[in-house]
Amino acid sequence: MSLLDLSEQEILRRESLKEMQAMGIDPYPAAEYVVTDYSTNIKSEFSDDAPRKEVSVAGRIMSRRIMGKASFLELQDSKGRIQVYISRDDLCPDENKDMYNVVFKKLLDIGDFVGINGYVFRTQMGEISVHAAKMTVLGKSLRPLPIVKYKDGVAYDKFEDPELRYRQRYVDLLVNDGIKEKFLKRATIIRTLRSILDEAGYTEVETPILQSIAGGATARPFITHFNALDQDMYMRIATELYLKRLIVGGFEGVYEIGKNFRNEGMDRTHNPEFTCIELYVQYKDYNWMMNFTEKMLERICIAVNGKPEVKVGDNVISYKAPFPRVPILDAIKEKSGFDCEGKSEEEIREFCKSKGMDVDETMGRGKLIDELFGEFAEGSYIQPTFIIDYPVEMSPLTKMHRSKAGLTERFELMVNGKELANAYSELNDPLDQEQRFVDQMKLADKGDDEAMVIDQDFLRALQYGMPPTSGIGMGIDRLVMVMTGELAIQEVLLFPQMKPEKVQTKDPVSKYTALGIAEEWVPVIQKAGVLTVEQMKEVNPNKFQQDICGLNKKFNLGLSNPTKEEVAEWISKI
RNA sequence: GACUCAGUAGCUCAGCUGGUAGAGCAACAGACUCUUAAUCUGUGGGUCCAGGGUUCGAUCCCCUGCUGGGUCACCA
Repeated sequence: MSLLDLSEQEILRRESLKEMQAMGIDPYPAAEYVVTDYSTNIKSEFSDDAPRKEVSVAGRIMSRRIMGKASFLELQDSKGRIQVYISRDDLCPDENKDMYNVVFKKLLDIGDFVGINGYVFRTQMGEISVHAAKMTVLGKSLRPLPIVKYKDGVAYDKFEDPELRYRQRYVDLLVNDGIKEKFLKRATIIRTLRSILDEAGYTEVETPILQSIAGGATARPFITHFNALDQDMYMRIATELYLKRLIVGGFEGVYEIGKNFRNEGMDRTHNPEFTCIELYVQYKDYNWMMNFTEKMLERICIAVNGKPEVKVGDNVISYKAPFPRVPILDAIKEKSGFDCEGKSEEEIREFCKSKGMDVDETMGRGKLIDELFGEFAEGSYIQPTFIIDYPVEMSPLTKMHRSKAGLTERFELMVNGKELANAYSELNDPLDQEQRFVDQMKLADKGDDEAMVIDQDFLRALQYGMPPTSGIGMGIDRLVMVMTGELAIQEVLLFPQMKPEKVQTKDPVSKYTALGIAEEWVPVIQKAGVLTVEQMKEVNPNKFQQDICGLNKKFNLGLSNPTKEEVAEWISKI
């Protein structure tokens, strides 16, 4: 990288780095730096009456207030910030004041890592601080950090451009208050979930992500290629079919927490890769699963928020069990006034059309009912609600209802107007399952590109016999959203999917030297905006010559300027 | 994918009917021994997203593209 590619501030930081090295200070030392205390415990354990406490802390310099021979800096460690007081003569008790005057005041910058040895005290303004006796450079930062300041809860110069925040999450985590806490909460949610399932005696397992049949859900998969077999593979869209194979294999209960991949859109509630938990337990049914789920969510909410409620947008959501159970056809009837019970596919389609909904001939009865629910009911279930007893057409892996014809033992859990979980009494009749797959194929032939394909090995497993089983799948990212009150999935994913950053292509140096251009002029030419020799054809030779000579002068490069004739000759050779 | 809004200094943002740009913070030089959005004085810093077009002249107007936000569609 040429100096010309860097901003003024980046060049200065690199010069400071070199100067430090010239003074014998390693800006990136290898040795362990022993930390005795964190910002948080220093403040919580401080007592004005106690004897002086010596501490060793380390972190990033996040602000500096320099006043001649004394300075304050804010050090940010993994838990928070602590103020450090540096007095020149305490840091440098002998004649040589370089550590303060040169290293600290000139060569260190906001964003650099330092270790501080000293004692804890309270300043005249009342802030608990560390009085520095020794400072160790632990890491130099070469890029200036956005400076976000807070006073009385108001943020100044916020770093809030979503593109920059998501692409450079490390910066977001560093400078914005509360971001790291959000991800600590996410970790708490997953940890609590895992302990609940482990305590219940279920086994955490891992199943293939690369699959030759992407089954277990209706979604478009990502396709990838396996070179050794010269065969396309799919990224999984669900873990369901593999986990049920394990129930066939005799586990009491199995669960997997992992990523699924769906080749669909991206928006505030969808990311192409997202984390799911799926759980399958033998000898249970969907009623048991509802009871288990509502207790689990109540416990998770308390673990994260200290109480079974959380504010999401304008709503306060209560996870206090039990949650209401509403049959889907009742929900549609209540919200739309239309009773699907006993109606034919054609009658339902006509009703949808009369309401101006975008439906077509490829949609079967199940899909139409699903559309009706989405149109009229889904958004209105803010408080956790189990929507139960879905039509068989939209539930190819679900056991038929024990008493209601045409319906299945399935529930979806709605929270804040969105689906959070989906669960069934699992279909374990292998012949019925085969027929359901065949029906799905018919839907696929009709044009439904999300209908399921037949997984023969899964059918073979069912034919060996699967005990009655209840299973559930839950989106962890959405769970985190409704447990922390976030409205965008990007806010609960550390690295949400973004389009790749565009990199400008530059020609290699050799293509320029082939025209008789000296190597040291190449970065200058590229700085002038001519990134490829091809682009040089387009330029006005006189203006171009002035531009690059101007850059030579401006950046003090000390190169000998080419004449107009020489520049014209370069261009003529292209 | 459609519509819509936006892209200006490292960050947050101004910029008048079109005359090649400003502020605060950050940076640099200096003053200051308990400050805390430190303050004070001075200085430097820009491909105004990119490429075309209109014009004597474009950050500004028009077209195309790129990137992002919002809304809708798709997607349980």
